[in-house]
Amino acid sequence: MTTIREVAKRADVSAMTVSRVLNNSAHISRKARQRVEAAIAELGYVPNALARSLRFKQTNTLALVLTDITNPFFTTVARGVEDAASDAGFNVIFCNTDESEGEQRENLTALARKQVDGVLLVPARSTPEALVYLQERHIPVVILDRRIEHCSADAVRCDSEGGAYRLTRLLLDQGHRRIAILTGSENVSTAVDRVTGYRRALDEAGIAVDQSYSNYGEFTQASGEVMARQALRLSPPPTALFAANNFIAIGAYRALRAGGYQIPEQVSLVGFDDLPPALVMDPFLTVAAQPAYEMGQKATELLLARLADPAPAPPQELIMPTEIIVRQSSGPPVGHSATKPTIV
Amino acid sequence: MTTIREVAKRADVSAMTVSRVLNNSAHISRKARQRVEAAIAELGYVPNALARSLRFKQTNTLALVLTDITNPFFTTVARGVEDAASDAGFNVIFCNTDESEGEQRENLTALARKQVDGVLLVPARSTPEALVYLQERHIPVVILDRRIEHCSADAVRCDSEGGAYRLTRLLLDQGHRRIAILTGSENVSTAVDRVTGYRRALDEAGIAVDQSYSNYGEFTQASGEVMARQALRLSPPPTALFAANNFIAIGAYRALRAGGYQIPEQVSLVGFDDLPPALVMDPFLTVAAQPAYEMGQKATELLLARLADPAPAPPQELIMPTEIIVRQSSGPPVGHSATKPTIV
DNA sequence: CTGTTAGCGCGTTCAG
DNA sequence: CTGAACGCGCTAACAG
Repeated sequence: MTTIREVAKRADVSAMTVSRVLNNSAHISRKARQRVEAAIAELGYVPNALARSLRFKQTNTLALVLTDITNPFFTTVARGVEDAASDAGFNVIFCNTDESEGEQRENLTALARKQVDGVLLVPARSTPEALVYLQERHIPVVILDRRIEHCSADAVRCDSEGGAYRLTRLLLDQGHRRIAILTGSENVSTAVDRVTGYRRALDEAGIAVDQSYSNYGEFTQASGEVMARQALRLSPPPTALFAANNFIAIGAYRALRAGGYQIPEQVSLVGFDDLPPALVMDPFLTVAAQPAYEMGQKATELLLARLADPAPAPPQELIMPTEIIVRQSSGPPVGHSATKPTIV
Repeated sequence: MTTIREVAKRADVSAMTVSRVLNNSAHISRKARQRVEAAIAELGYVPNALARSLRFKQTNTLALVLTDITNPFFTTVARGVEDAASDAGFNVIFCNTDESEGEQRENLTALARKQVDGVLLVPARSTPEALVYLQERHIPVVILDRRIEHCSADAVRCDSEGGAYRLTRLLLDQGHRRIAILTGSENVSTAVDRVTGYRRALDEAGIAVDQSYSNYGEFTQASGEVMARQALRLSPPPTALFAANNFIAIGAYRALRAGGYQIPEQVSLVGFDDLPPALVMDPFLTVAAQPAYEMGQKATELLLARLADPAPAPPQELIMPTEIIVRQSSGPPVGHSATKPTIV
């Protein structure tokens, strides 16, 4: 490893002069500058950001802690984060927690040690420990995608409740009366909020909420399959399934196909989270789509703004709208013709 | 920020004692250890990894430089990388280059400054500059997915040529004689290698290679659409399209559907790269699938092994096999019944 | 078992 | 315009 002093020796100046050349600070004589630049090139010198960070207490590194980068929603969020960070000269460390509080904790301590300037956190749980941990250590954080209970922090997420409400409303307007929801863990705010929105729509429509139509599981394809099968065994069976995330939707779709159900003729299927257009051959699923890329981008911009101006300011919550995209997987139930749909 | 010295003061010992407690080095008296641990807990002390890294010249951080995390192939690779790194106590910084040499260079210099311990590189081009840059600075690197010309380095990739050969062979065995390939940029080794394999299969079958059946473009959905349209306008038109990556396959599929072609009755479509099962509702596309997760994992293990034992050793190339998965998108061309397929 | 000294690479402060 | 000294937080080496 070549250090600033070696460059200095080679250019026959002091280390300080080299430093000044590197940072364009103060005035340097033409000759000195040229010699320094030559030495840097010859030695392939690269300044050590560790030493720099140690002095300035700034690493120009952010962290993105999410549950699973493999979920295309988070992949897209990640891309938004990386682009925004990159534009500002920051790098991003990313960590998967797989919804595990243990992994989340391990990741956060490692990140704290590494002195990341800020954290974008998709909390594994809606409990506040993770957030508290970061706040106690004065590490700026933006909560992404999910809510945390009883606490205030900068946050960027979608209106899960509203999106679920509108999606349910769409089904109701098409004539469905028995709608089952397949959602994630009760510990995850998006899973819960989507049920809340779904129930509000049912309430408004004067439909008694049947608890057995609310299925809690995991945000995975396998869980979606299981929950769909369970829901279809109920009597009377639902005429529509509401999958609370993309993986669940795909699992439910598989279960429906395996069970020989026609979609949407026999059972309608709607989902939360769209799949990116580049990834899907036939857009088919009716969904509430979240602006994943923008969420990552905005969250990062918010975080960077906090770093730039650490003056205490009230926490900011950015709640982004979902977009209802109607496709072929939903339609009126057997024997019903759709009522005029509400604008969604 | 609380430092080791503050902990020391509070525990009424020296900084060194605190350090020893933290690292379980040497023997510490019960009392001292307890006081130190109490002080650490009270202060919420977190050791500064920057300072540690500055001394040890090791950051426990790797970098993953790829073209686009949004491509599910790379997403899966990334997950494999992160899992393997995480198991070994490493974090990973990820960077997108979008196939741009400029972005790639910027990323690499930033990473060099940050003293990452190693880099997993999906080179934007098959030219060696990026690799040379890293090697000159003695930064261990594993080349992922793509080849770089005229140089030797640790590498993990798939047998693109062989996979393409077998996929083409499959089409030939089904009776196709006019097969067009839609591939990426000529600067990208995987794009080229897949054409090579395709041509080898044609050669072996005694079919004259028609240059106009080889289309170079980009590894994007849009480019796939354009190339498919072009290919279908040829006369005589191909009876099968070979998409050299997943995005191209989806673009080609769209073009075929838009053009009213039946798949596979009128035109067969095969692709390179499978989509992860959790992301696809109806697996339909016949593909050469690469073990993306394992590639990321193995590459990371190889990199970590180099870090653990820096003794110079001959570069190691891990060429992983592709798996041909036959689905409904391919079949014999009109008027042909398939010949007995070769084992693939 | 514990403390002191010194230095990792860099940049600010203060003299030349 | 340039250089010397100091310290960011941590720990190896060497006392005690």
